[in-house]
Amino acid sequence: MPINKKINRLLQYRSVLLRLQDLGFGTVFSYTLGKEVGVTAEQVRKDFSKFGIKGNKKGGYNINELIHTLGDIFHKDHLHKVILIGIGNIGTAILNYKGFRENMIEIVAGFDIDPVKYKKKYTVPVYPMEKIDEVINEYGVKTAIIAVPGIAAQEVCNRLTNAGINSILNISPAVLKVPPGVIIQNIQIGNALESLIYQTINLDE
Amino acid sequence: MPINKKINRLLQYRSVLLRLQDLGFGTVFSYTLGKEVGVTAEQVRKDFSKFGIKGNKKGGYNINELIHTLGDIFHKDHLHKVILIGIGNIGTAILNYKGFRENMIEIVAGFDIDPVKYKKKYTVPVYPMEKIDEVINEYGVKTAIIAVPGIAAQEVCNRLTNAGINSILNISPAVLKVPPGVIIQNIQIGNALESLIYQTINLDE
DNA sequence: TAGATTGTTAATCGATTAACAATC
DNA sequence: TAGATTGTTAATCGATTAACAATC
Repeated sequence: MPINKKINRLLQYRSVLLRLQDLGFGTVFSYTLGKEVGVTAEQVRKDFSKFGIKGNKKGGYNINELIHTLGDIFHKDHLHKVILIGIGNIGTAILNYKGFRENMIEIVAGFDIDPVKYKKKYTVPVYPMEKIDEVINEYGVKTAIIAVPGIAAQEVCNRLTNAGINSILNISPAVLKVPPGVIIQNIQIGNALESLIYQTINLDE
Repeated sequence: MPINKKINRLLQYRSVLLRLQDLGFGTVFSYTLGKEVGVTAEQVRKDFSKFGIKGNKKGGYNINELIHTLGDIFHKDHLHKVILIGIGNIGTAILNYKGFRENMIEIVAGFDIDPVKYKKKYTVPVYPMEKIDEVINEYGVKTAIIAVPGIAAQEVCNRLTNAGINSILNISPAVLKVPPGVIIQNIQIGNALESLIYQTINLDE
């Protein structure tokens, strides 16, 4: 149930490594990698150790190998198909985000209740809600992003889980109830901002 | 450095309590509140205990009192002023989000490099980047939201910290470096989605 | 009263950090 | 070689869970 911090760190290592690779570096030390991500070198080595990732004593880690191994762990050998419900401002931002494809994630379709959206030109087709089941079956989609207003989120969520979706990224402010077995991850900007403001006020802690 | 889970839970309790209050409930048990938020009753009581919040043996917690106490903890007696940099799709979604005002957060101004945005009618004025320092000083703003593309985020971040901002909500995909003392909270949708997909693939764990 | 619920102390669990041997 | 870095084991820390007395 607790969102796996280790997984998040590994993903961050990977994204830093891709940047370092781009810059032409061949190897990296745990210390450097940790500094980039904001964790200690021990943390980096420990994380790698858990996944059987080996470096070279004194020589650090080979960046190409490391990216390859992390790619295996995250199954970056094929595209992961995702659907997006709600093509409002946030939904559109997500549709336009280039970073997904680079990381082997593909949004295969968008859905919205507003017919205007079906005609507009997006990078992927946008359909009415009624077509959700069809698309899920056709593409074998397992993961969905909910970007509708809070008030509509639970209904959309039910529809998705009924259609066989087993993991949901919820970007609406609603707290969603899902059947057992369905994984849900919430991104609540309002909550994050309130938490940040609290920390700002109580800087001493 | 680790984002305070306890604070996040307290904020979630508060939001559930506001809903329950709206529905006309007068009291709530730790068990009920926990269920709504997805934690155990013990967790709820422990969290409350840490902040000196008292309930009634057998009678549960008085919702009005609880909301009031949580309001004190989070300083909900006055508006918290925030600025928003980047009025693209995500930025516009944030500008339009009604939930901030309800929770005593006010976005006092937006900023963008695109002059078209200055003329458009938003709920708050949108200015060129050059006006950031002026607005920060005028309103005494301490917290900023960065919603610009990843490539521009670090530069914006530097500008903000130089201008005296001490906490940043970063919604860009960039990993930002900030001077010591500045609190940064990242919301990375791409990362969250990758993490979710990993969990979906490895459902056994 | 009996049963239900709170509030707190103790036990457990997991994650992070420290220490250090291995070795390139 | 000496110094630097990895990889792992042990120690610490903090958060969660369990247990249970208090009591309404």
